[in-house]
Amino acid sequence: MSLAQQPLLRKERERLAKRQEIVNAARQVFAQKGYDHATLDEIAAKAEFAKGTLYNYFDSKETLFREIVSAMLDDLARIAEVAMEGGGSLRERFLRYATQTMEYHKKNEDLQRILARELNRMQLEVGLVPIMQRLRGIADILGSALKKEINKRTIVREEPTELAFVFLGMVHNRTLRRSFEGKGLSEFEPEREAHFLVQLFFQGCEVA
Amino acid sequence: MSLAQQPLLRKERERLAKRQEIVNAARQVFAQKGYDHATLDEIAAKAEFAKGTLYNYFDSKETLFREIVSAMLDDLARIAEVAMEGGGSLRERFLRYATQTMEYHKKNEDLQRILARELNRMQLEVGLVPIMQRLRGIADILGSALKKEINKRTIVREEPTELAFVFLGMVHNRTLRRSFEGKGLSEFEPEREAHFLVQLFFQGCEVA
Amino acid sequence: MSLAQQPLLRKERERLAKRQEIVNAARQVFAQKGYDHATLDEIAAKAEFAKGTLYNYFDSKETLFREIVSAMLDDLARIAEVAMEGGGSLRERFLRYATQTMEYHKKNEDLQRILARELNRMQLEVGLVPIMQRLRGIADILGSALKKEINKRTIVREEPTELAFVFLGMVHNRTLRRSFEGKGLSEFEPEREAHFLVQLFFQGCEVA
Amino acid sequence: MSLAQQPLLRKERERLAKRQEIVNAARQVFAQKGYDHATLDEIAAKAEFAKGTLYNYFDSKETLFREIVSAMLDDLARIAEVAMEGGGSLRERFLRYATQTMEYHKKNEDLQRILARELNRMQLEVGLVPIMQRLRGIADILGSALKKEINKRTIVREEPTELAFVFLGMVHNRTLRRSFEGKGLSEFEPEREAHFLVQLFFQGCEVA
DNA sequence: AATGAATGAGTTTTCATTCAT
DNA sequence: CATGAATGAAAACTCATTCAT
Repeated sequence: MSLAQQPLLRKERERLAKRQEIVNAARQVFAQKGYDHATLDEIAAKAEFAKGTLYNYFDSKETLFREIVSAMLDDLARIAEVAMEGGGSLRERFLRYATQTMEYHKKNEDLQRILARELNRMQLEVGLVPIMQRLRGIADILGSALKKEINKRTIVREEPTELAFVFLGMVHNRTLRRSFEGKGLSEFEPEREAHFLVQLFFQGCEVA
Repeated sequence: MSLAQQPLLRKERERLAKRQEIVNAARQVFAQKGYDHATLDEIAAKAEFAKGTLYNYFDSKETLFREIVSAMLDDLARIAEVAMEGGGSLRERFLRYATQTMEYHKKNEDLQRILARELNRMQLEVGLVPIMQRLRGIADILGSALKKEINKRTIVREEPTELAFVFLGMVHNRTLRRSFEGKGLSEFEPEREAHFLVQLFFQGCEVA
Repeated sequence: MSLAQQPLLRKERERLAKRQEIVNAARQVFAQKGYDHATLDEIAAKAEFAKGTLYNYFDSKETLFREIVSAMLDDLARIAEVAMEGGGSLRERFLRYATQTMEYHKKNEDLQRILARELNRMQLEVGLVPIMQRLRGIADILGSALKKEINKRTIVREEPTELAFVFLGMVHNRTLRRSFEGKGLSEFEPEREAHFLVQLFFQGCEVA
Repeated sequence: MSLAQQPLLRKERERLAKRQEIVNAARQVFAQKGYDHATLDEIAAKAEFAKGTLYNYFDSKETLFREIVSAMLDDLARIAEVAMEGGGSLRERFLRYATQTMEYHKKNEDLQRILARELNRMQLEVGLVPIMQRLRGIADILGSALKKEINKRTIVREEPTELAFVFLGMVHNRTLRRSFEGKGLSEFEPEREAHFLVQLFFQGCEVA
């Protein structure tokens, strides 16, 4: 790395750090107030910038919001990919997926609330793809793992993605409800919960 | 019924009919735009009344919204009660519940979208009770039916309401996703879907 | 009086009685809320008529208000006239005027507040004459009584109406302040107060 | 003063100047139309700002109004204090008070009209204290000066604040009426008027 | 880059007045 | 005459976005 590049890199790094400050502030505010009631004033105050400064980093409130949601969806897709790619039985892989997804929600309770609140805006294109389609992408990842078992006739003959959506829904519901019940997720035990859901789901799917 | 009463009754009926016009218009707009982006202008236009007229029937946008959500929650609770009270095996009763709930969502696609969108406003008190608590009430109805089986050790020992929430979530997710995928529910087959979910859920819950 | 006229007269009397009901209700509401915040809804409710019915008796809110203010100004002018026309010394006549004016305010505390509140609308023409000019008419009545004494050089050479306005102002201020201090006028003693003001005014006006 | 501070001070000064522009515009509009009929549209237009800009300086119409009334009451109280604190006989001090108060009203004709119009809103708390109580504060200042003379038995034994209110009322009435008669105060002569009122009041109060 | 003042379109709500029954 | 539903013109307030400094 040349010395001449260093200052540029530092500047670049600083810029990115500031950008991230804004994103973090926005996440909190969006999670707490929802998209519509979140104000740039509040986000700017929390990020300790002037309101106008936000526009040096983001084109609009919408852009800022999409970036946050998009990053979350990327994370969730990655979790699914990694869990499915790893070794082990199908149950083990789904257990990993469920555990890690719920851990992610526990660690990022605000993000989870954003997604829930903005089912609201589900038609909204995030990046270029509608949120729902992004979720379908995740379901597909789980689905293609299921497909092999379906073909082996060990689990019910259902369209794999549909089946995956059932599981995905169970996982998300589980944390979501806790969050909305107002108690927070501090005592939520992802691993225990994951076991329960995996057991129920796979026993339920077994061919009788 | 005396002749003298007739006009009063007619007036009363007409008033209620108009009120319902407004509610119907509002349901559509709330479902399409969400609470915050729904404007009274649009609701009034759709109901074919002047904006001010809405205020002869409802105190505020909030009131109108709450009435809609509250009525839906009443309906959903009623469906659960009736399904559980009727005779038949536990599976049969859950089948009825699932079928009828999904039929309700199919018939009232807009209402379902409102509930989903306004998980957003879940903390909001509707009537006097937070939405989440109303949902818990429904889960309790299903839960107390499950309790007996749990006691008989034929299904897994889990807290009954928690278990019921799993089922409730499966049912709602099922229609919700279809609705958000944009294809509409016209080809959705509640009975078939209900069978699938009941089978999966109960087989999943069986004590191994 | 012919028999044929009787029913008409009864109808007429009933109509006037209803009209008066409205006026009375309006007085209370205007006094309590002020012109702008008084609503026809509230007036109608207090008068136990439907809102639309008010328009069978008055052309507009404004008309109704003017009638009330105008009647009050008529009363106040009458009090001044009668007090000045009666016999006795100038002091005695002014004492009567002050006593009766303050008694009127005590009896009609709401009216007094209306006048005070709607100094606000003083430019407003009531009937055809601006309120301020009506008050000047009252001052003139007092003034022409003062004029004779001024000519006799027993009291200061000032323009009589101006001098009268000083007294008129003293009298109105006296009750007005009590009313706005929120204690009500129930313990207000017009006669005692009148003596005090008359003494101060006339001693103050004496030629040194 | 450091050079670095200069820009800050200039900004600050400009901000205050703009704020004052708004206050001045509001004073005129409130005086002309009264609180309720004054619109922010009109105030903004007169101040040559957009409507929204007002909200960068004031929280609400109410706040703006209160600031104006409160400042006026501060001024009036200050005038009373200064007049009473200065040397000279009691008459001389009251002469100063009356002259300066009437000069203030002459210079700020709009303010005086606001106070009069909004006797209307007298119950309203301005700052933290009801208007009426603020006026009583002024009367108290005059009253404590009167108290000494009352104790010396040179003027009538009346409660000093009550007596002061009589004088205060005479002074305000004097300018107020002129203003409402529509001729304006351009030819009003505070000093001459003050002499007249002081002479009348003190001669009237002398112990016979 | 950072600032924060200025903007103005958009929204809910109120209420005098009208009018069909 | 009595009713009360319908109307629509205001009006206060919010806030994303722009832009001069």
